[in-house]
Order: sequence, then structure tokens, then C-alpha cells
Amino acid sequence: MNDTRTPTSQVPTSRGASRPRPSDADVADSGSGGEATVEALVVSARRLFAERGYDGASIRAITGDAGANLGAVTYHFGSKEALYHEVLRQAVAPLRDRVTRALAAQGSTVDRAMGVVDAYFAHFTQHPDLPRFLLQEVAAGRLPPPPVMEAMRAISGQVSALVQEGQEKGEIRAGHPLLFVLSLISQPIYLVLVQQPLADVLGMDVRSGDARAKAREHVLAFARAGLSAEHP
Amino acid sequence: MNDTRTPTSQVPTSRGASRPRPSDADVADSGSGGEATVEALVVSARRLFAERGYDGASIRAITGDAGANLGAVTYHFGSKEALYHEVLRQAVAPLRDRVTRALAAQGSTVDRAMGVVDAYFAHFTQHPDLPRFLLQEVAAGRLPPPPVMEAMRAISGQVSALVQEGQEKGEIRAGHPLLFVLSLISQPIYLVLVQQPLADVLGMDVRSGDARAKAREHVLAFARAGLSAEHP
DNA sequence: CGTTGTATCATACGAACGTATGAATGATAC
DNA sequence: GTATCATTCATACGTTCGTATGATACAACG
Repeated sequence: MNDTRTPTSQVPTSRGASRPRPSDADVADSGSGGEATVEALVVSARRLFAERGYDGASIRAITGDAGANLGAVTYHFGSKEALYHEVLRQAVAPLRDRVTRALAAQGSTVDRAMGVVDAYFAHFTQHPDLPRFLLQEVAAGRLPPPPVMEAMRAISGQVSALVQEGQEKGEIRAGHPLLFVLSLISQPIYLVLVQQPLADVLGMDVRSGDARAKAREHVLAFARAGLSAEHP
Repeated sequence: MNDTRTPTSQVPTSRGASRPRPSDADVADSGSGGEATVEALVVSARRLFAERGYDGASIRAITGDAGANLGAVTYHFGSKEALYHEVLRQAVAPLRDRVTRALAAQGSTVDRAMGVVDAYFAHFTQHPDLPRFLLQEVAAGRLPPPPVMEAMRAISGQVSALVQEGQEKGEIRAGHPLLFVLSLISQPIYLVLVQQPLADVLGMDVRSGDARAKAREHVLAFARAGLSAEHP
């Protein structure tokens, strides 16, 4: 494959987003045209981003996995980064809903906090690629993308308020509420996050049946004890 | 700068590591020849790998930051991956030493476990780029490089034994020791890891003076309560 | 029928990547 | 002074990346 093209035909016209992308409204209910492709791209992108990171998951790999053309990402999302943000948005939204539901439940403040921990545990168990995903964002050191920032703010605000309520009722130990939120959330996140090396390196697989249930109980018990005020 | 070389001189001879690299013994005490370059490369690589990840930190960026020539990494380490492993090795070694020292201290098993948590906290506070580093490895999902695997095994084994001893003495709650190790370690790791977004997004900066001390006390108290058997 | 516009396709561009190569450089040994 | 050899340097190779481009396919509508 030698380079035989004529060099005169290419003019760098520095314009961005020149192709007319369909807006959400346009695509909303126009039958099957492109909708399946968009969905397949998001599914493949989510898996590959989680497995290989943002840089590691090439557009070629994503479109190949999704059975779409190389240009599909640019066409449907505008850029690789926009696809990434869309994947993140779809990933954090249900977690936020779960937490909100756990906070609205009955029981003491500590019980409800356990519900939050369990919500994380359940959500991450159901979507094991998600913690990698979020941690990759955090580990990158840069400001998280808007959807993640928004979810962080919302969840930490809600759970902070719960902790504060528990402290006022004497059910939760004194201390900065935000620090308790971090300690609570660190339990399920860290456990799910190290599942893979835990199995590979230390030979303990918490991803299946009985061991997973045991791990869940441990996480909840540890968090409850760390939170509870019934302790010196 | 056109391509004017003769195309006949290039023969793809599929051989690897063709250049005679100096062994560790050779370089050990040969004055200042190259030693400073090697050190500078490791320092720059550590920072840039932590900031941008493995793929994000290019050899050009590393050598540029270190004031070395583009070919320096290939010459001194053989490949980018080998430099990465060397950086990882130097990063986890002192942590392992700290943990070993904490385990050898006086006090109850719970006190010594707190020493381990504090060792993590101190080490990561001193080297804030390290958790990102390790988590990038974990988040990647692949098997960790040999130096990290070895450290994981050593530390988890030692701390597991401590937990088991505490359980036999009735000082630590019942449960799988490895799960307690994870819960303990998750506290300082997660806290240090989210320092940046914690400051950026939630406006709480635990990286300086008073707030850091408060965060350390919280982490220790939470871990102690989660571990201790003096609790229902 | 033809027109219109969304979607898909093959292909190319320019940039950045890790690595290879061979020529300078400079200290040490004789 | 000259030979030796570890190191540094400029530069090139081949690959892969994200994106751009223009042709093509095809359903909807007159």
C-alpha cells in the first residue's frame, strides 16, 4: 500500500463539527434508523472503557466490537470524549437513584446508612465494571467529567445530611459527616474494585454465591460498627 | 526535512533488545556516568505515570521532563514497560517496610492493626501520587506487575496473620481475616485517593495541616471500631 | 418516477506513539 | 596520542490513533 494520492486535494480548513449531527429529538422515535447502532456503541464502549481505560479503548476497537463502521462514533456522538461522557452518565444515573431510594427507607439513621452501603454493594455487584470506571476517573487526577461531578455532589450531600441527622439523634459517632460518607462508601467500592486481583493473587473469589454474601455481610458489619455511637 | 535515506539499508531483522544494555552490576559504582540520568528518569516517570497513567505518559514526555534524550529509556531500561515496573518496584518497597515495622511494634492486636492503617496513611500522605498509581494498576483489570503482586501477597499475608491472632485472643470480631484486611486498607487508600476530587468538587481539602490530622484520626477511629470485638 | 436526508461505508490525513539506528561525545586506559 | 567503551544525541521507521471526507445505500415522501 504505497502513498499514491495527490497532495493538492487536501486543504486544512480548521473547522470543527462540520457534519450535521442528529439531535436527540430528531432520533427519538424515527424507527430503527441508527438507534440500534447508538445503543450497541454505548454497550461496547462501556465494556471496553472499563477494561482498558479511555486511551486503551480505541474507536476502532469499540466500533469493531459493536459491529459498526469506524465513523459511527464521530457521526452519532461527535467525538470519542462525548461517547465517554455519555457512557459515564448512563453508568452513574442508576446508582444515584439507588442511593436516593435507600435514603427514603424506614429505620434508624444507621440502618438507612447501611442501606446506602448496600445500594453501592448491590449496584457494583450487578455492574462489576463500574468501579473500575469511576476509579479510573478519580485516579486520573483531573476534574471528573460533569456527569460524575454532579452525581458525586448529589450523593455526598444526601448521605452527609443523613449522617448529620444521626449525629443529632446520638445514633452516629461525632465527626465530620463527609469523612463518614467516605468511610462508608470506601467499603463496597474497594471490595468490588479489588475483586479481580483478590481472586488472581490471593485466591479468594468473592464474585460468586456464598463468598459474595459473606463479603457483603462483612462490609455491612464493619461499616455499621465504624459508624455506630454505641462504642467508646 | 524530506526522506532522503537509501531504502536498502533497512532490514527488518526481528531481533529484540539488540543494544548491549549495562547490567545493574556494571552501573553500580561507576561514578556519575548515566546514574544521574537513570535516577532522573525514574523520578519523572513516577510523577508522569501517576498523573497521566501508563499510556498517557509518553516516553517523549518523560525524557523531556527528565532532561534526557529520547532514546534514554530504551537504552537504560530496555523498554517503557521495564521502566514502569522499576517505578512500581521502588514505589511499593518502602510501603511494605512500613507495614512490617508496624506489625513488629508493641501493643494489642488492634493497636498494631491501627499501626498498619497509620502506615498506609503516612506513606500515602508522603507520596500522594502512589495510590493513584496502584489503583490504576488495579483498575486496569489485568494481572498486576510482579513487584505489585509480590507486595500484595506479603502485606496481606502478614496483616491476615495479625487479624487471626486478634480473633484468637478475642480482641477482633469474627470473620474472614482477609476481608478485615481489605476493610482496614480501604480506609486510608480511599481517603487519599479521593483527596483531589474531594477538594475540587466538595470543597473539603484534607491535604493540609489541621484537616489532614482530623482525617487521619477519623480513619483510625472508624477502622478501630469496625475491627474491635467490644461491640455487639 | 425522482428528490431528500439519515445512516453507513471505505479510505485518507496528520499527529503521536514506542522503538531502532548509527553517528557524536567524552572519560578512562594504555 | 590513540584506542575503548559507556553514554548521549538526532533522526528515522512502522504502527496506531482520532478525526475528516466524499461516495454510497436506502427509506420516506411528493
